[in-house]
Amino acid sequence: MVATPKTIEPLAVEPAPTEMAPVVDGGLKAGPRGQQVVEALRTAIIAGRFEPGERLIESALSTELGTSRGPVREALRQLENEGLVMSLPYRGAVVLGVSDEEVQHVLIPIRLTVERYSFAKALETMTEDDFAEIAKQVWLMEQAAKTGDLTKAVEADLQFHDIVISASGQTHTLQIWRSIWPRIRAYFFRYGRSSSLEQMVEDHRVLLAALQTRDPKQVTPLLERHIQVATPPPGPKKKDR
Amino acid sequence: MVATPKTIEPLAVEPAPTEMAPVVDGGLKAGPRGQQVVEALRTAIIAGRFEPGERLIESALSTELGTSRGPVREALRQLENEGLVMSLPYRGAVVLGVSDEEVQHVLIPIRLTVERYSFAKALETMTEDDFAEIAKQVWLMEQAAKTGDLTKAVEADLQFHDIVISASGQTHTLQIWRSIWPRIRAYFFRYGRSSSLEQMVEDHRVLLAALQTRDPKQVTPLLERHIQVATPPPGPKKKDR
DNA sequence: CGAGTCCGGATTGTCAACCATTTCGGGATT
DNA sequence: AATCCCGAAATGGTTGACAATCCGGACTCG
Repeated sequence: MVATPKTIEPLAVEPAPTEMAPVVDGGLKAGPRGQQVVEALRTAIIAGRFEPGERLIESALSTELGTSRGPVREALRQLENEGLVMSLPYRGAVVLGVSDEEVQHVLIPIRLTVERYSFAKALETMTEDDFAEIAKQVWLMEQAAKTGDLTKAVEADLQFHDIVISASGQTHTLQIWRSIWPRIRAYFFRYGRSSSLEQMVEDHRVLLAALQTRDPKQVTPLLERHIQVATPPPGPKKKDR
Repeated sequence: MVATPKTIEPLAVEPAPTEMAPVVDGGLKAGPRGQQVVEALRTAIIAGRFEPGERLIESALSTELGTSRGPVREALRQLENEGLVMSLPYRGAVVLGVSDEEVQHVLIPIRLTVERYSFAKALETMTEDDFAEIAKQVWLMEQAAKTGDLTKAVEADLQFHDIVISASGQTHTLQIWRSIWPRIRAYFFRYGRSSSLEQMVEDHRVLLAALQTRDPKQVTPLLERHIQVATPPPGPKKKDR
């Protein structure tokens, strides 16, 4: 086993003094150190910079990221909740994989349940501002698609759904969605995408239009189709650890 | 506002030196301090010793439980993942409630998805030891029912399902189930039970028998019925915070 | 030669004390 | 009455040190 010199970016330190406080910011880069650690690790895992089964050592990560062990521990707990990592007492954390089976039989169905309910619920409460915010994400997604920037497109995808589900105002539903999504994302990043970026943009454009009609009969079928396309025929059997 | 002298038990300290190491223990009371804190708080919240909306202060809890803030912080993160608590940056953690709506439209359906898959999957892999362990839980449940000990009965209920789902060997499925269950349990503890303890015992006895046939056609319908009875007509609308 | 035992390094879990950062409520000011 | 400001309360983060545990390898003993 060769020592793999995994280098995670050491976390920006500069306070960016000329930055004004964003009122309705997209919500990036902000918050306590711990959150930044979470994002750094999540990105690294989803991008495949850690193999499933690989151990994550607190001290190593903390020195690498330039923080103390505290934030790293919290981040690992968070990632555990997002299903990207599993940790056992005194044994530490290992990166998890996702199997075809669980994606198809559990994760996707749960996503369906969550989003079907949230979208229907959100129809009653969404404001024009919400629609605007969503439109912004669709636009960002278009731009990303044009330049073939998969990461940016997926980020906009995430925001699109997050906004709607947040608008539904259902605490647990939102929390569950946020714990499900990273696994699905990791799965597709690892084992190939299903449809094209163009299709993805089109899906969301249509979905936004449907939302604006505030008619569940319009929205639900589109939503279901959109989510289900993410179910390719069972490729190579990939295991968890 | 009167200072509420909430007293959580200060966590047992004695190492119990005469205790022999259990080979196939039920797995209770063990593990790091943090886990004990989790259980103490989870029990307290589910038992209703904290009202939804109530704040949980790290320093207060740590002195009350006789540990430092570290384990308490970890415990709060864990409870957040179990949906019993929500915390915002620099604002701390507040106890969450569960609405009828989310239970019926989201939590129960997810539980159905998870357990239907797990049980079917477990049929292929369960050993005689597994069945024995389940039978033990059924027996414990019977005893608890006889003495009207609701807490013990629910604990056995939990173990029953946990064993089967563990046996299915699906990492994410198990993890999701463990994050869903506490909310459902809290909901029923707060807003009344549905069926009797006797019914509950009978359900599980029948379920065990079905499992032993290893026939999905037998198990699935029983399981679905068992889970769905947990859906009473929408009682008083209870909100989250 | 294989099984059990022991040991020490590596890593996680916990503690304590301390400071930085942020929130929030209330009072003083205008 | 609205605003600004301040300080208390709490959380977030740091450091350094230990304790508890796991794991792999060397060692012993049948």
